[in-house]
Amino acid sequence: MSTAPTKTKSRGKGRVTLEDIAKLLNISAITVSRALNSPEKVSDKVRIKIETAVSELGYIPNRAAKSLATNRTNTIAVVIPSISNTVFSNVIKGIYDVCTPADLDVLFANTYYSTQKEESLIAKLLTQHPDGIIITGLDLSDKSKKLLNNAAIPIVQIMETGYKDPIDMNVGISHFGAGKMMGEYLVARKYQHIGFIGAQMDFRSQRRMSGFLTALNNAGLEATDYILTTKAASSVKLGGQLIADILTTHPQIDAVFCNNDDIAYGAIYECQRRQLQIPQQIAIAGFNDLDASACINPSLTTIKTPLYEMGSTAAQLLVKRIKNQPIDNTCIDLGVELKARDSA
Amino acid sequence: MSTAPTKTKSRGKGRVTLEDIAKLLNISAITVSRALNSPEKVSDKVRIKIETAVSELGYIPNRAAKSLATNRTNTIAVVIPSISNTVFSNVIKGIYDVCTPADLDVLFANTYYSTQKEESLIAKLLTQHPDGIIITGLDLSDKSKKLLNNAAIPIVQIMETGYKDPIDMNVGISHFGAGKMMGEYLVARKYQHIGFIGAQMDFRSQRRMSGFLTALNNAGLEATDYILTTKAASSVKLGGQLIADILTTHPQIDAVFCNNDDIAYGAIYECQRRQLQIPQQIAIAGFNDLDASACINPSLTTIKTPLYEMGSTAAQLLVKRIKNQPIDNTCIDLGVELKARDSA
DNA sequence: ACATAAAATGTTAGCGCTAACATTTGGGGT
DNA sequence: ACCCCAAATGTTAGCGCTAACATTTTATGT
Repeated sequence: MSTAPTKTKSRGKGRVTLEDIAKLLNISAITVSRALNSPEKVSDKVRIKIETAVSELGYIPNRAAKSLATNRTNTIAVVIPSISNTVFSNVIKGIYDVCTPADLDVLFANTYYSTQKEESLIAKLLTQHPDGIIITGLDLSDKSKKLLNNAAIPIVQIMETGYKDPIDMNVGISHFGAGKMMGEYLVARKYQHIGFIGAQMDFRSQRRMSGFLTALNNAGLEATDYILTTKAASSVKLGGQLIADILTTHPQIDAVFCNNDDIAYGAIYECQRRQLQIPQQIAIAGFNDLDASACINPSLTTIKTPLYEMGSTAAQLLVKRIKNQPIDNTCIDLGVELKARDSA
Repeated sequence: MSTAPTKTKSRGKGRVTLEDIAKLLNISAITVSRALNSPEKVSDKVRIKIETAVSELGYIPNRAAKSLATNRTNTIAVVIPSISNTVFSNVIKGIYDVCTPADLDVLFANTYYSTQKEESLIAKLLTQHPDGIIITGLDLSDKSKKLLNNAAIPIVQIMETGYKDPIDMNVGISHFGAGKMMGEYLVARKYQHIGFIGAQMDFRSQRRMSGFLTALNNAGLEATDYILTTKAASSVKLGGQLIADILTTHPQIDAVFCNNDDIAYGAIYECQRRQLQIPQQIAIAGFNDLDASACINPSLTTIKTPLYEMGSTAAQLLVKRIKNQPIDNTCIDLGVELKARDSA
């Protein structure tokens, strides 16, 4: 009845194994393994025979078996709040671009901005015994920290730095500093009623706001009235709603710092609809300097964050540690840059 | 000298194993395994002892060993052109939201829109022996197809459908149909000189253009003069450049279909800078209906594509096949919707 | 031709887990 | 007290690969 090849092996889907190749060529499995993993240790004659057989039989190595035997997985885990956020797509690209040539697989997990999910996710990720882990933020629960410490693998915490000591390594920027920078810029521009709108108010957004308010306070401005934030997910649409709301309650506002560029785009569009001149009647500033920020009208004054570099630098640190190479600095602040454009 | 716990085992990082827990409690490893994987098979008394020990010792199961023993990985692989593209972030979210509750890990690979990379990536992914695979597009090289067929796992091809037969399952939309739909809409609106600009002209973009041109031809319009495309990566900035270029060479153009919303945003911004009234002097249309498209001024006429649904539906098909559940339709067209807004 | 090192290949065992079967234990029912 | 069956637990072996050591083959110098 069946046309499927009947194997004598009790379990297994009948995939081609090293053993199969070895038997076919009348050599031992370890020679086949060596031909594939360290070809210089095998004579050319045998190596070529093996390579031919491998390609003819369509042999595909089994990573699980390799991992079990070597106690290495060639995988790193990445824990981020949201994969569908443009900010993190850039970070991820940086991670990929470093890991791919280093032959490291990347496993992602989304926390959806939930500390609780973070714990279970970390536990689940560790199940894969990754060779290293990249995790967003410095605020980890004690349980998460314990899990990570027990894993005894290199860890890089990314996105922010300076706020508290990392578990292991750290690559990021100072969000407090970045917020303060923008606050000081708007103060220097003589705006009188400076507001703040923000969505997805995670720890880093809160610190940006905190730095921002510090700058206003230092300048003797009372800013606490002009704050409107939500924990809801950030979007362009929400930016429009937030600015609409804050302008309704506080029409005197003449400048707004948006906690990210998406919110700022929405704010700009809404102001346009209300025929408000930017920046003459109201100034708008953003955060991150996404691709579109230089193109929108008016071009957006924002803070450029090294998203791609945070990912690539973190991945480089991991690769070095995995390869036991020396690392001179395990705590890296990549800095930010204020892009003064037309909107503020 | 050393404070590290010296294990008798020759290899291994000294992680806690099932065996360790079993020895501690004077029971067998398989009972511990059962307590964790099918608790109903173990008496409450023993189960509770095990659970306590597991949590105290910080035991984390080893997936590699489990995979090797069960010949299942609980992992699916996803092959997409680019992870940093907003379009795919939405698709990915759909995949995640289905796979996470089904306890399936997701492994990503980027082809960067290169067929050649696709082949090596597929080979590398199969190394992990995923339980299923989601792959972008219907155009796969013979080598890729052979690899996938040999793997003997469920496969879902996503993003497009109808163009050619899938290897296994298929979830997507008709890009030709979507392009034609937009062409017919602009024709019905009596535009006379209708152009097309596009970046990242992959297979699907080409088919959108093809459908679009078919609609124009059917209406007796000559469109081939008003086409400007590039293989360069799509971006808002590039949208501005493309429309600038095509308006320089063909100032008579009165409507432009952009191959995606990013390009359309850039085109809108550039037209604003040139003081061109949209849609009075020039109409702009996009593709995908990203979040911002309803907010931008003027709001963008575009084609809404079921990005999230393509991801979630594909993942659902995979989950069903992995669990051997019946599937009624293995080839699903999710359809598109033309969002007529102010820009065209 | 022969000793000797180096290169190539092989043997054995075990990584941590679970499938399949084997055995023991614990409740009823009479 | 006895049997019977089901529930609970254990034993054995093997998934596919590679580390570590063992052995064979080949090249090199004299």
